[in-house]
Amino acid sequence: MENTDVAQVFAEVADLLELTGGNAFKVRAYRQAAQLVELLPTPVSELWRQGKLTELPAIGERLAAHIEELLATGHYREHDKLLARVPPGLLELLKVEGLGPKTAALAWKRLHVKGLEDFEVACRSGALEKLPRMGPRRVAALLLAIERHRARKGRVPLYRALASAEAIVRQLREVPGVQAAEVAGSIRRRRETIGDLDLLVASLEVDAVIAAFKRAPEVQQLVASGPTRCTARLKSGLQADLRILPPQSFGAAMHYFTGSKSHNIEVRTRAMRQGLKLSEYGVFDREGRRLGGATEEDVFRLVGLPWIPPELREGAGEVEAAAAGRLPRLIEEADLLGDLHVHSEASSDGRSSVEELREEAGHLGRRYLAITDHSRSRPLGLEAGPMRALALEIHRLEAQVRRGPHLLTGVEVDILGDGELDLPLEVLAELDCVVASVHSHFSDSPEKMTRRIVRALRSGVVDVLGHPTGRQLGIRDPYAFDFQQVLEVAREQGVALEINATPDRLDLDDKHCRLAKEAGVRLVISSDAHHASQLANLRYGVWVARRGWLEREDLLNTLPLNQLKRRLHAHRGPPELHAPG
DNA sequence: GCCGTTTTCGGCCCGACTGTTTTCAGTCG
Repeated sequence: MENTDVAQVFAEVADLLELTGGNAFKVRAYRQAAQLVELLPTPVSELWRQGKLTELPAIGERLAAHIEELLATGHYREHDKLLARVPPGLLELLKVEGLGPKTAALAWKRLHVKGLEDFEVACRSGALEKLPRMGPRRVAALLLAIERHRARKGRVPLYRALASAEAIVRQLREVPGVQAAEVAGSIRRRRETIGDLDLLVASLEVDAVIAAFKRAPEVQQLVASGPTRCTARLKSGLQADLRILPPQSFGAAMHYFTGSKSHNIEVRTRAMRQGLKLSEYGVFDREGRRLGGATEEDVFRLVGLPWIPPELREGAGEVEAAAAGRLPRLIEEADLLGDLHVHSEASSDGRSSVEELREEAGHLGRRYLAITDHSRSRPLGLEAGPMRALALEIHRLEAQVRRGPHLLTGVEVDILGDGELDLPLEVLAELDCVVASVHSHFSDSPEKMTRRIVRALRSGVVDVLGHPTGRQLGIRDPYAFDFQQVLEVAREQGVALEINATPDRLDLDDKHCRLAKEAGVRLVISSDAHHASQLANLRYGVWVARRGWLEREDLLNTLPLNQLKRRLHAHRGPPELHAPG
């Protein structure tokens, strides 16, 4: 049982408690525990073995006992009892926007609604409308929300949401009287997928701002509007929340609306203990006197903390680390000196020439670039002969043209079904950078997948494990394997794990990055570009790395070229593949 | 359910908006 499974059970218990009218604070306790476990970098099973579960904030004796029962048997009694009381279909109702536990429970008790279909019937028949505090407008809104819930493909990848959020913000900055306009919310925290847009404006001219928002080409229609905020549905199907605040509150509002929710609760609780009140309007003392809030730095300073980068604000230990002066110095894009996974038109699907790639990488300030085309198992992938010829060509270019980033020879070699590599070891050993990736048999059993990867890592010629979990956002789930074991072997073999920065891969993800760091495994951030224009994608990988608490020292492609080359070759084995001296 | 610089009992973050009401409950972030 993984952390996400435990988190899911706790979140479901929270929902079930709400539906059955359970204690609201108990509900919150379960929610907090679910969130904590979800974000935990260490497996709960390990903490349980060490007897450290109750050392976690939000986990007391009882929740620890529940976790123990879950780990031992896969379920626990309180959860089962609740499930027996509540029709399972009711849980889906809670995912409909504007439909909460009270309304769902009301429909269940009074109209015997057992799921979304029942609920829709109750809406259309007029039965729901007759219940207390219900009315025609509310029912109409719920019907619309049900439609959207069904149509919604879920969250969108960060890069899509970011583009429209930035476009809207640019337009709002042009409105007279607007002193600042920024993107907040999960986009600012650089979460990999986004559910809605949070936009903030500092201005006293509320009407003008809302009018401009309404006119933005991305906006389809306003769905709610008040004196400080309004909500719109965008043409992309996403929802955007716009808040307008006086400039003196802008910093406090940025902090508040950047979240995450659990981060906010931690900071606010901390403020409260110090006799302060923190809201989106500012920081206030007991008498209600304003102490600050124009900038985010104000807010953090007044509660005795250094400024915390948004990517860390997940309530996953960052407040504690900040208080102790132990915040990481997060990796920045400028720290990356090169790109170690790039495809050229020499094989398969690459569409730019080596020269074009080199030129664009130069514009982006990279100092080195590994050309890592596909091996023979991929359609149009290279056999040993052409692979050697490409390496020679790269050496020739490197010697001939001194301008631009240094070119490294390389390959993205397939890890075959049995864990063999797709080219002879002696060919691979001649190359500067060997990225090994799984491209087939994704549905192997976890045991077999683990054996495949481990065998490849032990070949002695692999430098980097490419897109280690194989996921594609919204398309393909990660394949199942024993990540901890792969980490151990990677450390033992000196193999780095890749953060593939292709915006709908982002593989490794932030949590796996943190695990790798803790296991002492180095990482690389690579674009996996198939066209020169995609070399800029590295920034998406940087954001993942930052969310994974990574620092410059945790990555290999922050090293200068000579150190990188030494590092790539130092771990190569077995010894017979090394030339003596 | 958790937790302790007021507490082992009695608190638990705070505010906005909507649709229903005629003062507020439900939902959201």
